[in-house]
Amino acid sequence: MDEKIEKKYRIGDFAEVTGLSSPTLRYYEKEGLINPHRTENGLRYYTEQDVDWIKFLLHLKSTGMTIEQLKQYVKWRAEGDSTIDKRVELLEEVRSNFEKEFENLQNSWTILNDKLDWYKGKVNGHIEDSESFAAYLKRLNHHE
Amino acid sequence: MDEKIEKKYRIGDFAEVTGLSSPTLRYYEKEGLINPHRTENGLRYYTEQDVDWIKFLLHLKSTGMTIEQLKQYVKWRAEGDSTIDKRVELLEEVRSNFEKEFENLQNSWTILNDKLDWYKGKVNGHIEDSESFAAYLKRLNHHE
DNA sequence: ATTAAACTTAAAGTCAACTTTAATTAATTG
DNA sequence: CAATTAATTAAAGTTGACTTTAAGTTTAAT
Repeated sequence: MDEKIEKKYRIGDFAEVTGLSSPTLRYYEKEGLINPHRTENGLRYYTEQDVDWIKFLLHLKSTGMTIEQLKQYVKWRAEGDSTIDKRVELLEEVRSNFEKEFENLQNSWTILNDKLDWYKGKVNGHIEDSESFAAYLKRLNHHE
Repeated sequence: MDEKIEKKYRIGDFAEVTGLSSPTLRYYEKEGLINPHRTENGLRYYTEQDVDWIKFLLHLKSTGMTIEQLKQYVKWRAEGDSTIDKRVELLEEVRSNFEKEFENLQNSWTILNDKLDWYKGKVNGHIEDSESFAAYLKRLNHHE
């Protein structure tokens, strides 16, 4: 009987591979976002699956999911395949919100670049001293 | 002597055009981010320039600038043209951080989409029940 | 076998960015 | 001109997402 030996991480090592701190991992556990195993003496340990989950969770967090939403997602996941629709619906909502926000971000990035170009135009004389940034934006047709 | 009559906004109207709340505007003022005028009776009023400034400030905030950084920016702006270099440097740093974060966001968005595709593949049978999401990502060459 | 490093817990503390409260005054509307 | 609506202030409260503290236990290294 050969057992597949899976790597086990204690909290400090797991913190290192995930980029989170040990207290954050304990906090996530308290919130129900992750459920590490325990040694017979009560020490946590994490597996490769836990690594995959935390990586995915961090992507979800980046796209704007809150701890509360993640909690709900985990709860549904634990309930099994009957909740796939709900999970998909939640992720689709997150995606939709993210896409709106993403467009705003692109716009803000454009305006930031415009401002830098404007400053540089002022300094090197390619933009008239009298032209306000608002007027400059209007000229470029970059609104809002 | 014809005077150009500029539109004046009281705080409630200004809140409406900027999308901020009145308390937030007072908070920004306390932090030194905006300096409205006052009527003889002490009521704040804001001008079109203030609208432009708040719109720009909100873009800066979107790209990740904190209130503290905005404070610094405003302080430099008040000091005049001699601080243009510093302001440009600050904005360039903000842009650079934003660009890094933006790449992460794009990646997270990809992974979120992959997850939704994976769920849908599971449900409609295009993806084998046995294929984990991690394996699916590996197959797509979408890593991290 | 000792000691240092890493772990355990529950509870309190921090931080940024607002938001709410309370008591008062100004402006607008019927 | 009374009543409603909108403004004023300072100070306290809220929220989400952690972080720190304190007091003890387990593991690893010499």
